[in-house]
Amino acid sequence: MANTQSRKNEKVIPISVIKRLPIYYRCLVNLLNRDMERISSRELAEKIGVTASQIRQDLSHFGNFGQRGYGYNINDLSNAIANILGINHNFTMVLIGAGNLGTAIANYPNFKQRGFQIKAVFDNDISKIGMKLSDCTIQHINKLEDFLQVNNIDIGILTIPAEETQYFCNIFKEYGIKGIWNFAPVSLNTGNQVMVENVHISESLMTLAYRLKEEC
Amino acid sequence: MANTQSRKNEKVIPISVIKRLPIYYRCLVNLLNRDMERISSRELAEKIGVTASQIRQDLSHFGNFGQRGYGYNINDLSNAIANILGINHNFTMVLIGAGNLGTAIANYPNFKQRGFQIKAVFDNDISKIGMKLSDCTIQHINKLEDFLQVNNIDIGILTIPAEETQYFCNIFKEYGIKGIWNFAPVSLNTGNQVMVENVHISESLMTLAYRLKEEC
DNA sequence: TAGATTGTTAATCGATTAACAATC
DNA sequence: TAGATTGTTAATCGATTAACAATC
Repeated sequence: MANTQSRKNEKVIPISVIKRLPIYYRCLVNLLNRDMERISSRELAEKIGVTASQIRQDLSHFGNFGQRGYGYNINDLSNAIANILGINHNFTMVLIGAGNLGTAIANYPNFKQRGFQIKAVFDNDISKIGMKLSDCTIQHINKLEDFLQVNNIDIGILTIPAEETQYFCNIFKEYGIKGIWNFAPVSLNTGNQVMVENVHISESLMTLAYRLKEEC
Repeated sequence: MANTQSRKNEKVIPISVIKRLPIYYRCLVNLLNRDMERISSRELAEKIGVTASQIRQDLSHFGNFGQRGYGYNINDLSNAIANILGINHNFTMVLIGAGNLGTAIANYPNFKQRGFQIKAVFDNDISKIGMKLSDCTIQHINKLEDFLQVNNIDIGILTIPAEETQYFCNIFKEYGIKGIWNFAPVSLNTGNQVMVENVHISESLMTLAYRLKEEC
């Protein structure tokens, strides 16, 4: 009973909490870049637009990172959150679809430095084969299975049309890929063996449209 | 009191409900394309991965779209949801940033046919000025204010580096733009006069990383 | 009519906020 | 020490699920 409060072991963390951690993290990194050292939950909450209570409650799921009367050391807290999230953990990825969206993702500057490495890029467009994208040479999609056979890949990124996603989803599952980062507007059926994280751009626009409808 | 149940007037609709409507809509359009006519809340729920209760509860915020003993007419319901969301309402948009992400968005096939029209594209890269993107000729960013002065624009799309977003956010506000669709990893400060819808790609990847950490 | 399925109310569950003792 | 701020518990709020009368 003594120090129960410092270990929330076993308890499943709500996904709503997890989704706020990257927001805290981004803000803390910003502050760090401006050479700030400490921040209270109240100040951080104000910057982000949540309540101080929520920040303290969220962090308490993982441990005690603050100091009463002082607040949080920004460097320590950002490192702690990075560890919780698995940033710097080194994930290997393959990208399927070297279109504009795939290119944008492959060139996103922060991913590589945070341990997300794209190991190979595939496309079905013959005219793109052999071209460079980020550090990779674009390969024909029919080389994918050979590649997965001999390389240990954690995450598959899908930036292809909706119709083709389920096919690659199945291949990913077959070769033991653990997570799919899906940009196509479909609900993938993975049988829960593979984690799917969706970025549904068009759903986001529709949500905005709803909120604007009265005014436009 | 008589027919109160058919009008949930005045009551604010939770955003969690709104965010599910595009998912229902996409599924219904798929079914429609496969020439299906009717569906029950139970069947729809199964396809999407929610409870039938939730679908009925969600829809009840907006009216009675089903028929007891029958279910929902797919065509009617998808049209109803489109109306609720404001799809086909015709929104005018400007795109700031003609990089890979901006290009991907401008070329997204479904937006135009659903009433989201990009009226102009701006970039600060001289080498891109004059090139075509979708239906637009890319203009230099210093033409933006003149353009907004004489054109009625509903939505500003930001696909530019984080540092520059607040500047354009302010310009948008000044010229009466109602909504910002922001792809940069920042929290924009709009003073709540302008609706902001964020697509935070890197936060999505971090959330996936967390869920994979134990397994990888 | 009998069976099916809605729309809605009530019950449950979970997430957020408030409050405060602990303590730096 | 006195002031500040955490970590945590309890209270509130909101969202989801279950249940069922209404009715097609």
